[in-house]
This record gives sequence, structure tokens and C-alpha cells, in this order.
Amino acid sequence: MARDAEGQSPAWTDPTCPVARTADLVGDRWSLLIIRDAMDGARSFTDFQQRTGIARNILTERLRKLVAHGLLTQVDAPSGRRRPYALTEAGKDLFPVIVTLRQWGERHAFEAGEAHSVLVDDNGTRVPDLLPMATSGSPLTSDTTSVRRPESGATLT
Amino acid sequence: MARDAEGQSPAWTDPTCPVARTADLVGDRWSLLIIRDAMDGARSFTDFQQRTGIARNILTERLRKLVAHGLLTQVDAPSGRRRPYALTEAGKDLFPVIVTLRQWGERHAFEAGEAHSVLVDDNGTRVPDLLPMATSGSPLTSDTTSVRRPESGATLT
DNA sequence: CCCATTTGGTTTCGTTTTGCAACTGATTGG
DNA sequence: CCAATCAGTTGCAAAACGAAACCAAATGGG
Repeated sequence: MARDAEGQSPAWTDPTCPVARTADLVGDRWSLLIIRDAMDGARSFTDFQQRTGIARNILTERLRKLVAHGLLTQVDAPSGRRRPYALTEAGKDLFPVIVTLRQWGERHAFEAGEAHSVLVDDNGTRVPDLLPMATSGSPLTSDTTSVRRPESGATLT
Repeated sequence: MARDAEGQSPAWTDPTCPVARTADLVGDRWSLLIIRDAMDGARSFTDFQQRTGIARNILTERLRKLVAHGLLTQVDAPSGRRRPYALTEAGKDLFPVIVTLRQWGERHAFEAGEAHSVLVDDNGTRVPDLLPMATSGSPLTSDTTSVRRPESGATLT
């Protein structure tokens, strides 16, 4: 199985689009939930399995993929001890992604009055909504921004 | 086809977690890229097909799902005219998610000097990185926040 | 108005991915 | 030492996906 290169750029998506690159890594049904649970304290195989409900063979595969791509590591422990998973810096850096997914869900995926979990800071205060801003401080939307594609062939200046 | 309830809560993920709810809607290989392209001006079936490279039958299915869940609509046009797709308010509200995915990709999914597209505002200025902040203005990470789960049974106060 | 082309799908079929359950061999805890 | 737990594997069935062929309704040039 997996006869050719394991985890390289799939190439079936625009190779210059950072959204596509990220989606290639975490854009499946489980990876983001695994990251979410890691951020919420999950460390062991069974932690992840129980919290997500993912099938165990798929969990194995996903954990390996996330480790291979440097979002998770297994921390060192004395000989023959089990090695818990932990987020790398790159993994932790997905925090803004998880937060925006959460905030969208809170706004659009629950009925009014339906109970859901809330992300709070050290003081127990709800984390404020994340909103793209121009340098000037004015809010940005998809209508007031655009994607500038790289000139082909340009790599360094 | 589609013999039973079309698009309801899958229930195989924590029903009180907004991240899970959102992932249930857009947590597959294509939906986020479709949303991305819609934000970048894609309107027609072939727009989406050409930009993403998705198989046409799957595209049909995804567009229907996104419409069913209220992220896309087909705008009205005079009798028997083709109805282009457009983002709803809920769909546009995924903008912060797309932006954080993009920014993570820019930071971690490209080699130094490798060309990629950039999101800019009306002035052509790059959109600043999105970072969760406490109300006080101090930056937040997964280490300085926690998820408060709802007390079971509580629906309204 | 006519016909060729394009658009927006649908159908069929083969491949891949996912899920489930049973199983295994280390690890741990009492 | 022994039972339970952990971290996976393995085998198989079900679901999702992809490629290509097909089709009817729009479009558009002459």
C-alpha cells in the first residue's frame, strides 16, 4: 500500500494557494477535531479515540499523518514507556483556525438557546470574535479584499 | 436517491461543540475550497469545477449540500435563465475561517521564498495576521484558554 | 430563426477511503 | 504474577470519490 511518495503535495489543488495547502493537511473530517482535542488536553491514543469517536485504524493513520507533517509529535519518555502526543509549534499555531471555526459554529450552527461549549480565557471571559482588519483598523470582508496571485516564475526577488 | 433525512446533525461528533458542528458542514476536502472560490468571484458550476478540479458529480453534491445548509444560494434570474451561485450571509461569515487557514498555510506550508498568493485589501496592503485576543488586548493561545462545557440539561436560563 | 457549442448537470462503474469488529502484543496496576 | 488497559493491526463490508460518457436545456453567431 501507499506505493508512491507518502505525504507530498497532492497537486490536485492550486499549488500557490495557501488555503489549498492547509486544506490538504487538515481538510478532512477528523484532523481538525484531533487538533481541537489536543488543544483541549488530549494526549493519548484513547483520549483522541474517545473524544472524537473516530475508527481506530483511521485514527492511527491520521495521527501518523499529523506527526509526519509536523503538527503533532510524540514526546520522549524513558525506555519502553508510552509516548503521549503533543502539539508542535506549528500545531499550536492552528489555534486561530480552531477559534474561527468555533465562532462560526456558535453564530450559525446552533438554534437560539441551544447549549454549546464556550472558549474562555484565564479569567473565564469569553474569547472575543476574531475579525479580519485592515492595518487602518477597519473591518475587512470577502467583498473588500482580493487575492493577488504570484507572477509565474517569480520565486525570489 | 438520498432516501432519508438530507442534511441533519451527523451525531457522531460532540453535539455541543461548535467546532464539530462547523467541521460537519465544511470539514471535507472540497467545501472550504468551494467557499474560497466563491469569495474570490466564482459564480457558475464550471467556475467552481475549473478552479478546484473537483469531479463534477461530487461538485453537484457539494453545491447542493452548501445550499441546503444555507452557505450558498442560487440567485434569482428571469425565467429559464441560469442561476449563478452566491454566498449567503452565513457563507460570507466564513471569511475569518478562510483567512486563518490561508495565514497558517503562508506560515507553515511553503518553503522560504516559494511563491504563493496573498490576500490584500482595497489598498493592495496585505491583510494582517489574525490573532485571538482577550478583552484586555493580550494575545491568547491554546495554553491560555479553555473550553467551558454546558451543564447538561441547561437549555435556556 | 437555425444549428453548433457551452453549460449544468446525471449515470455508470471502478477505485479509494472509511468504519466496524475481532485480534494481538506490549504496558500498567494491584 | 495476573488481569486489565493501551496502542495499535488485520480483514472485511459499506460509503465516498473520481473519471468518463451521456444528455437536455441554454446560449450565441450567422
